[in-house]
Amino acid sequence: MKKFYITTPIYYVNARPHIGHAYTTIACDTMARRQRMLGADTFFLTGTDEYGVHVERAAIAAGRPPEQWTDEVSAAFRQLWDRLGITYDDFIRTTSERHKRGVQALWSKIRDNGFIYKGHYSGHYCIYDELYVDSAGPGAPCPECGRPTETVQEENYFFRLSAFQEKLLRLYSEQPDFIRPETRRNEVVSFVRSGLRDLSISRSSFKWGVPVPGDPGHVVYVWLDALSNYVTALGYGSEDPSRFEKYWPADLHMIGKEIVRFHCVYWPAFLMAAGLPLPKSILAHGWLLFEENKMSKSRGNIVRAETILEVLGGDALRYFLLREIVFGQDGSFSFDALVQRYNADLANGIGNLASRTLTMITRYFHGEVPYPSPAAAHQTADDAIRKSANQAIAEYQSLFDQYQFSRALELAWSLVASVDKYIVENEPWVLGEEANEQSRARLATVLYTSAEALRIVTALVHPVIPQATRRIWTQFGLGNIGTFDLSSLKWGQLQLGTKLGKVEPVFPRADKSAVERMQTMEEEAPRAATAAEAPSQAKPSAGSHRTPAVPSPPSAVANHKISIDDFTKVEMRVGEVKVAERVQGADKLLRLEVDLGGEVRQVVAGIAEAYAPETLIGRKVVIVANLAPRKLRGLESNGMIVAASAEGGRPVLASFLEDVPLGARLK
RNA sequence: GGCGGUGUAGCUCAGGUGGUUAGAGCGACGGUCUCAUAAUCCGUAGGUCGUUGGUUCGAGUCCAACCGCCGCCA
Repeated sequence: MKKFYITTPIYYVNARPHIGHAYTTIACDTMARRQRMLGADTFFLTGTDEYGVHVERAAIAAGRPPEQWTDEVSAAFRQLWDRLGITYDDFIRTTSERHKRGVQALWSKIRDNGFIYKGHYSGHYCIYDELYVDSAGPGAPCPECGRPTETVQEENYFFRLSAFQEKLLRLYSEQPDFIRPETRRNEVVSFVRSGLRDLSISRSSFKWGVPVPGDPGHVVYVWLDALSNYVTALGYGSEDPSRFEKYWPADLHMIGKEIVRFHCVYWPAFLMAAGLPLPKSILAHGWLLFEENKMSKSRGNIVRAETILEVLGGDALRYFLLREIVFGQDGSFSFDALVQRYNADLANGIGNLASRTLTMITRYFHGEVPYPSPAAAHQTADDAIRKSANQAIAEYQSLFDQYQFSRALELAWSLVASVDKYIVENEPWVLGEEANEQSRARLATVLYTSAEALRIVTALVHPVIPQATRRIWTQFGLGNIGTFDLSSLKWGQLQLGTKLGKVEPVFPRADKSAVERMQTMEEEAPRAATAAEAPSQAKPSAGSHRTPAVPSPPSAVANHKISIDDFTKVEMRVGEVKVAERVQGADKLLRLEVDLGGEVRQVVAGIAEAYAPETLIGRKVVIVANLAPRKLRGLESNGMIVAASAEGGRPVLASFLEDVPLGARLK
């Protein structure tokens, strides 16, 4: 039996999951489902990347031990995948014991093979990005974040990456499909050609990581640690390597374009050094942009998958991402486009075709699939449908194998359209009114032909829209679509007399308010506010589908006393304004970047009428640090700046007369 | 700066090796049917194919320069 091992990247737990993560995971899930339907012994891995100084810092900022923080965020990822119906076979956490053992085994193997040595690094280092910066001059800005680097001199372990330059170049040329799409391959090749230097693979400046075997003062560099998950999850380095032996090497590592270098250069080099087989293929997709902009935490334009899930369902999100975006290129997400696709293709397309076809079979043939009458009732239009269906099966397969999801779906939907047209041209409802035998035979043929084409489309697109197709399959009376053998799919398998189930719509049409509902949910779900901008009237609670008809009761009651516990729930910290600028299109808002001592936050505050942005830079302010993020004018505000506001007067920022360290808590 | 990519209808995209009036889907507009989820189906409008110059009998398709956007350069 053919095996198929596919992986997502493991997601970094310094932020909550959003549709960017969902995009990668959905694409993998679709591939995995398809391979299973084709009969491959499939193993689908995802997980979370939990070590590194960023995570340590995020945990400290959240006032929690890193173990607790990573448990929470990792669980959030897992929960989202479960809600989206992701069929992962394993979920690896880099903080797990099995991973640690595997990483250490891999390290030892590479070391024993002579590719690790201890050396010194002196130069410039960005502690925020764990990045060595070689550009000249002390304090040179970090290319990632722009913060000044620190001059360091430290003892590290190094990986002899330079020894693999020729081998890697040979790999890329002998296996042109190793990296896809081609543009990424070109980048990697030119990178490697320009020369490889040895790679520092340990850190001693922080503790949150896998200890280096034999030298616990060092932890394993986060990328060596993270990449290893693809083998440690299979039991590499454990007592039971049977899964490793069965599934390794991976058939496909699916990744985002930002991590191409790690996967296409470092990872194969590590594996070569350890004497392990290399993955067969690495596929990089593009970024999901939100209305033309990169989705990022600091921009505050992140869209959560949950919102779409609640309003339109998981299939809608899956279909949109795979149909709308050319895989490999950047794609744009917007609620308008999502609803448009949903209505045009899902509700009016496959949903309506299923509804009309199955309803007519129910009505005219008492819910039993009629047999296409031979001879007299047979026409060339029927043949045309049969032919295009058979052709679609073959072409769909080939497009999917090339990861051309959008074109594969386009193809499937052109079959839907031609069946709709076929139905209109053959007017089965007219035939149904005529009581003669000839019309009856013709009706049977038309409905069989339509139903059979629908069945084929349903089977083809099941990996993409699993829930709806499962329901259509059931309505067809065909049982469990999950066990259907896709490799056998061909015209004519629909049996005479198949008893239909209850027919009901699978994709109810969405009206225009769906867009608004999703936007509102996104803006309100992460509830947070800046002092001066905080609306005094309570807004409807988030997470609910409907806007409540009755206004919410006033949230504050006069003279209400709170306990000390209530007060300590509010985490106020001292921060320094690093960046202040006006928010375009808003008179009152300023966008601030505030340094809380170890973490820089974006805060949007309604103080533009009271303070000129340039006067705020360098000023110490008080930030409510544990407010849920909130979006204002499309920007995410991660906290609230504390100000006194007299009735009708301008807000006045709280500040200190004495000097205070950044990050100090107010209590 | 070096290397690479990209720019085609309002939107998302097709357009091997240059060859009649540049295509599809969606959206918009008009019409039609009634089995179906105000769905389907038919029709209409919309593009100096980033700009300029060149090669050619002929260029969206080849070449050059320029403009815009993007990626990689540890």
